[in-house]
Formats: sequence, C-alpha cells, structure tokens
Amino acid sequence: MDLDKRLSENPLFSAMNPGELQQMLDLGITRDYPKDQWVSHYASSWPYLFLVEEGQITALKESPGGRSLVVMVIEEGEVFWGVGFFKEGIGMPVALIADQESRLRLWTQDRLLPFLLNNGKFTWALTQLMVERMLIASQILEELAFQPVAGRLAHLLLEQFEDQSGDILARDMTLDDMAARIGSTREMVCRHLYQFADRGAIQINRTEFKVTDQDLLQHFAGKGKRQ
Amino acid sequence: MDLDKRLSENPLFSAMNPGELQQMLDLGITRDYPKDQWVSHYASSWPYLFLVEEGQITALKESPGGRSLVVMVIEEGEVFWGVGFFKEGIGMPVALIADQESRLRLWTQDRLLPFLLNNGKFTWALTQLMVERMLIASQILEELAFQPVAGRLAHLLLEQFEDQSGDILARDMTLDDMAARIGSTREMVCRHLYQFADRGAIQINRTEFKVTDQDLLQHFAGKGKRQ
DNA sequence: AAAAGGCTTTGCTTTAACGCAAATCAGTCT
DNA sequence: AGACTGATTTGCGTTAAAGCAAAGCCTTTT
Repeated sequence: MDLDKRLSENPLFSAMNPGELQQMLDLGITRDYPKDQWVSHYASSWPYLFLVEEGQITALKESPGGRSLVVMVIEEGEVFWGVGFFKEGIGMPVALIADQESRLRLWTQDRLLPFLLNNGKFTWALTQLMVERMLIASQILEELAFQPVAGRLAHLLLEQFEDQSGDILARDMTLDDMAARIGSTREMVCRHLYQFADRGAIQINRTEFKVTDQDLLQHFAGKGKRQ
Repeated sequence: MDLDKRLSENPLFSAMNPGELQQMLDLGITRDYPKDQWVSHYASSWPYLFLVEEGQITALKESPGGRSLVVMVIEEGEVFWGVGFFKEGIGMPVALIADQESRLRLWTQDRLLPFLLNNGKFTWALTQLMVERMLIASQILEELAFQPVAGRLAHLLLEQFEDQSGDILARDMTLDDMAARIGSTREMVCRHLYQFADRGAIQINRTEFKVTDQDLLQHFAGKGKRQ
C-alpha cells in the first residue's frame, strides 16, 4: 500500500496538512535495513523515534539462555521509538530486528524536539500512541502471569487467524515463531496444537491447518485460566 | 515530606513557575480515599490523570483465580493516569487501590487538554514519564518470561532492602505481599526465602530478617537465570 | 537421485511451581 | 491466663512446563 495513504490513516499524522507533514519528514533521515538485520540491540542506547516506511520491524526480548519473546511487531506506516529518544543513557528494553528488508525514517531528539514543543497536537497524539503500546505490554504481562501456555497459544491463534476461520491455511509461522510470541518452546507449542486438534478446535497437519471451532478456541483462551 | 517540595523535585512540575503550577492544580479536583479503598477497578473506564498528594496507590492486576500481581506503587508526589484520560472507551489494564488513606488530585481530559496543547514542555515531560513507566512494565515482563521465582524474589529483596543491608529488619511485608509482587504464591516465597538463608544470603526467622550477603543475592537474581 | 538442512513430531525424563492441609507461632483481645 | 486470629512454616502429592533425543517429513541443493 502507498505510504501517503498509510500516513493519512495514522492518528499521529492525519491532522497535519501536507506542508507540515513534509516539514516533519524532512527533519528525519531514512535508513535501509536488509532482512534479518538488527536495528537496535537489547540494552543498547538507541535515540530515535522512527516511522516504518517499508517493511516490518519486530521488537523482542531475549533471555541469556537463548529464548526470545516477541513483544510487538511494528508494521508499515507505524511509529515506534528507542527509549533514548526520550531519555538519554538508558538502554533499550527490547531489541529491534527487520524481519524483512525495511526502510525507516529516523528522527533524533535534538532535531524533532522543537517541532514537538510547538506542536501540541502531535505530542498529544504521541502520548495516546504510547498508551496504546503500554496496553499491549500490559496484555502480554497479564497472559504471562495468569495464563497457562495453552491459553496463550489459543489467544495467539485467534489473533492471527480470526478473519480466516474455516479456511485451510498454509502454516507459515514456524513452531519457534509461535513459541517466541507466547514465551514457550516449540515442543510445547506443537503438543498444544495437537491437543486443540484432538478436542476439535482446529485441524492440523505438517503443512496446513484450519480453525474449525473458533468459539472453542476462545474458550481455551479464556476460561482455561490458571487459578 | 511537604508536597511543594515533592513537586519541585518532580520533573513534570519542576520547570513551572508557582503561578503556572497553581493554575494547573486548580484545573483538577481532589478526592480522598480511605485505606484499602479501590480507586479504580480492573477493566473499568477511569478517565483521570492524577497526582498523589498524600498516601500511596498500588496498581495491580488480578487473575480470575484470585491471584494478584502488583505492577507498580505510586507514591506521594508522583503522577499516574487511567487510560481513559488518553483514549475513551478503553478499560483499565490494572486496578488501583489506596494502600493507605490517600488524597489524589484528579484531572479530566477536557479540563486539562487545552493546558497540555499549549504547554509543550509539560506534555514532553509527560511522555518522558510514560517511557519510564513503560520500562517498569518491561522489566516485570522480562523477569516473568525469563526468570524463575527464586530470581524474581532475590531481585525484589534487593530492590526493597538494598540500602539496609546488614541491618536486622522487621518483616513488614507479608508472604502474600511478596508473592503478589513477583507473581507467585506465599508458599513458594517462604520456601525460597529459607533456601536463600540455607545458602547464606540472608538470615530469617518468623518475625525478622537480615540481608547478610548482598552479592550472593545479586547472583541469585542474575545468574540464576532460566535457560 | 542422493544428500543436506530445517522443521515438525513424539516419547521419555526431569524440574519448577503449585495446591492443599496440617502444624506452629506471634500478637491481640477478652 | 486463655482463646482467637491471622500469618508463617513444612510435608506431601500433583501438574504444567521444559529439556533431550530420536525419528520423520519436506524442500532445496548438489
């Protein structure tokens, strides 16, 4: 999709007129990242606010033991930031990776701050965005604290395939990918998938799968909660 | 401590002159909460930005099964918010409770937004505060995902009693309190405490305890990480 | 066609965490 | 002092989750 179109749908930019928008874009620089390149490492200082102009960025945490947890995926037309943009000397709480070949527009604080201070509407929209992002983290936290693996997996399936219920789908996410999204291991994911299949919520084989009973999945995601 | 003093140390307010500060305070209303009163329930819509003028507010998540997880504690002179202040129609991701008798100053969006839009510095400081809060959530997330209970507990002890290492302290936090801070149960907390004692990191009995080896605790908090 | 590499699947073992219940203790109330 | 209340401690059984390893399957490479 066209970037301009995406920007016009983004609450951060939608209120700007073309002139202001261009002015703001000009304050930043673009940088390209090949597939699987690190945009920023965990705990590094990375002082940018950025817009994904093309591609997709994944924010993830990594454990010393090699496991990882995907916290969020920033898609084309979306904005995210390194904490260093707001406060200096603090390391990133997540690593950022370009899943695909991507182009980012990066703003540093010193270039953008004057614009922000004079542009209350934009800054206000930014706080709203931050609240949304906090809700995402909050949701993950809640699931991790209170939901068993099966519940988190069911929730992931619903989130990913809600709109394709009943369709036979190619399994494009690997078990490791799913495990990283819910904070578990490939083996656990595999077992629970087949358990869902046994109980009739999904059908699955090595290469394809299908959601057959969305309500049942919802039930696994919700009522199957940990005490 | 004096509220004025606290405000002058708070990055949100420190740049304001007394006139501006008073003007802002006048836009809000104060409300008193007795000890153990709910300020806001989980999932309720609660559209305020607030300053703790007296007392202390705990933000926590509760599981359907009755367990709870303390996400943060907002102390005297600090600011927090309900998501509804920023975006309408979204339920609170945490419940807020007054641990002690407390007095809050509450601002609604419609009263404060004009002030925010005209006061870029304040809004910028607010975004910085939000980033800090996000880091707290991020830290909890990380521990929950990658650290076993023992590690989280060791970390809690360090955080709470770092400055009193070597002193004999009354056990003022109950096992349930600690369990809620690290997302576990009282029995687990109890067992791990005595395990720390066995290994010489702390001394403990039914009513008192002492941190005897801070470095060892640090080791439990850090290197004892899950694979 | 054979080989290699990467995922998936499954069996088996181990471990961390939990739940329940009983016993114990400290502090408070009467 | 005795009773009561609420928190702590401990033993024991159970479960969820994880780790390890082997086997299987599919795709790509040679």
